[in-house]
Amino acid sequence: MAHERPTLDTVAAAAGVSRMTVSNAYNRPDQLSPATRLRVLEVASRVGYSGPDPTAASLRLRRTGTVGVVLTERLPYAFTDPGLVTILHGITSGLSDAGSALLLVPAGGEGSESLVRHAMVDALILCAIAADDPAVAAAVERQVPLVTVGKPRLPKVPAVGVDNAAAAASVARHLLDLGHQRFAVLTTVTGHQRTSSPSLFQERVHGFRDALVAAGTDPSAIEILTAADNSRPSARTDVIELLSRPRARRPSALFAVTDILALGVLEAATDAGLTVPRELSVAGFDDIDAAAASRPPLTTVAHDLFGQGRAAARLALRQIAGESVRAPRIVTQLVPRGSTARAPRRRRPGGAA
Amino acid sequence: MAHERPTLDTVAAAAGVSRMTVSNAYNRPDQLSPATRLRVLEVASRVGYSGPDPTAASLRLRRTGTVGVVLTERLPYAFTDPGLVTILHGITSGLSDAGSALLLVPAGGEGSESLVRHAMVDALILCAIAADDPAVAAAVERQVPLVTVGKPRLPKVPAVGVDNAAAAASVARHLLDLGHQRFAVLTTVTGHQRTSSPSLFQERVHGFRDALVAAGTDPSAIEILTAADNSRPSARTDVIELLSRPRARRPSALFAVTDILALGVLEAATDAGLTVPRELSVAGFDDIDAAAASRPPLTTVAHDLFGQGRAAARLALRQIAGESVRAPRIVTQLVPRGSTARAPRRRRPGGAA
DNA sequence: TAGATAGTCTGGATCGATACAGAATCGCAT
DNA sequence: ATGCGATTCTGTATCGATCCAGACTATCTA
Repeated sequence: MAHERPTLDTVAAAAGVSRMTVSNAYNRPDQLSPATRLRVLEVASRVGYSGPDPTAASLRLRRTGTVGVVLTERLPYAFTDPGLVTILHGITSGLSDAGSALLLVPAGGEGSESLVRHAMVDALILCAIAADDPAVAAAVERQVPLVTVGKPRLPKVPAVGVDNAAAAASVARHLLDLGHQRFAVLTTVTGHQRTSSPSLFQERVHGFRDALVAAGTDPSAIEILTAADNSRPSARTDVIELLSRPRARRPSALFAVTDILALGVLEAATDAGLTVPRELSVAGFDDIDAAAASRPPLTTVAHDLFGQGRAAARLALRQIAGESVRAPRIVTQLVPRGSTARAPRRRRPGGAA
Repeated sequence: MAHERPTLDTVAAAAGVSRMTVSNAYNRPDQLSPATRLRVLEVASRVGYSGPDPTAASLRLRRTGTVGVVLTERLPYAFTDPGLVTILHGITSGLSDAGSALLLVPAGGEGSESLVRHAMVDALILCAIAADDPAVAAAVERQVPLVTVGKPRLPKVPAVGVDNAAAAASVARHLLDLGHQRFAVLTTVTGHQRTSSPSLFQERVHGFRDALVAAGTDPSAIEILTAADNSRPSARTDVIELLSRPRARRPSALFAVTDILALGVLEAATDAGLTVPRELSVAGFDDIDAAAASRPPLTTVAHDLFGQGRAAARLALRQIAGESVRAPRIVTQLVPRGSTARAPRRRRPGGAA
């Protein structure tokens, strides 16, 4: 009897008060006299009681005080992606204002479904998950407030994320304003998304192309290349042929769907003996740290990942509070830098091909 | 009645089975006939029941399946420190093997104590927390399995972390072996640790100095400088005076307690017109990515942060399983690179000063 | 001195699920 | 038909804390 885990009852009995008084001693000091409180706490520590059990309290209160973040793939992977870490940073920041804790839930693995189902949370934030990941279905079934960041887009679920197509269109307009007429787009496959819905890269490609075409560009003047993966070497080897062509058969502007790829293109341009931006304008997407430091500094699209994380957290908290929410508009910002410039004068004006 | 949140009971009544059978339908499919199971699940979805409540289950089972990580300062800060992210990465990796989730608990703020107290976890990992942080006391009082990473060191609590003094001593021996006789140490203040116990930087300084003195070096031949913060610019401005002295009054080897500082020293050496390592040997600590990429590549001490995270996770899991554990030995490894070399020949052999 | 008013404290009901032991059912060989 | 084991299902007790509504004391006011 002495060696059983002490509970409120144990303490109450030992202190000669009711269970509720012990509870109040911990959670509502104003509800009992300081003398009683002191005595209760003293007895508690004497019998080895270490305070109210959080799980039991959560059950009764019907809230956990934590928000779950479901992350792409196996959780460890997330930490190798600086973008995701930044988003996480933002979420954390948004939650800690409200005193909520954050539960990391890995998706994509074997038991990911089960983990989502068993997570003790008041809300879930789905972060860059493939739409067909079983974790998504599990999350929806939980009937808990939901927010998505990036992918997936779910009906009736507020989503935080940039309008990739619109942002890419702004790049297109920037290049058109500079007088460019022949374009290339460098994209890549999304490593860990086997979803059927268009990837964010595809959204960028289409947004870019559609804006050009809408402005009267001949579709045949837009070449689309796909790198093997989102890395500088892949980009470099992938565009070298394109850049080695004679000037008349070569695009004067290239849009890469990520800064990583764009940096690879800069290297390839050097290989091909082209000076950027005089002979080739290059634009990227993401505005990673390296973009501002490259030579020449990269024109790109900035989108505030930290802010997106914060926004997601706030959406979750407001839903928990029972308020109705709408997804905020995340602004993207074209950042013109030295890698784009006026198109070189064409020998003969006129359409391409 | 129809619009109340459905529970196991609701479903059981609607399906005409017992509560336990519904529970089994979700958790132990082998305990009931497929037909019954199907019917139960069908009824469940009809009445809008979304599966067993994780909190209630945890209360009954007396385990949460999650491990808490208490992080230094306000949680958001943690994500700006690449070292911490790496440790987190390791912890995550260790936990996800066992299918455990990870709860991030911010320490250092207002309600940090309360968050630690209310965290629904089976174990806590204290990660780089100041010993006098109230969160530490709260964690100890919870009587839950504990592991610490780095600071603090708690009695009877397994700690993961490197032996900073021993590692620094290995740097000292390396420099002694190269024939150096006059040394400088560049340290800095620990930004967010107002604890009274020696910081890990202090441990490194003392370990380095003690090893030198034990080998017969005159204490007056060891100069200790303190940079304003752990950044390259601070280091650079802080050592420039030292490096500008005439050769006879200048140390031939410098040990910086972090790679960041060491990289700043390399810059300062360039400013002062010194070539490293011919005129000055420089050693750092941590083996961050930039250390191998610097010119010359930095001699430093590698300690596997990812591995430390994994080890901490495993210690936590094993304690939860009821096994007794002892803290593992984390090995540090001196990584000699190009920034250290034999001491320049002295004009006159003899003591310094 | 009676009545109002804070300030303390209490007991039972409740949150939702799971463990356990035993009861009912079924199939199959004798 | 009977016995026996395997399978499937049920009822009760339990996890530990909090809510609720009211009761009991002092203290203060009229």
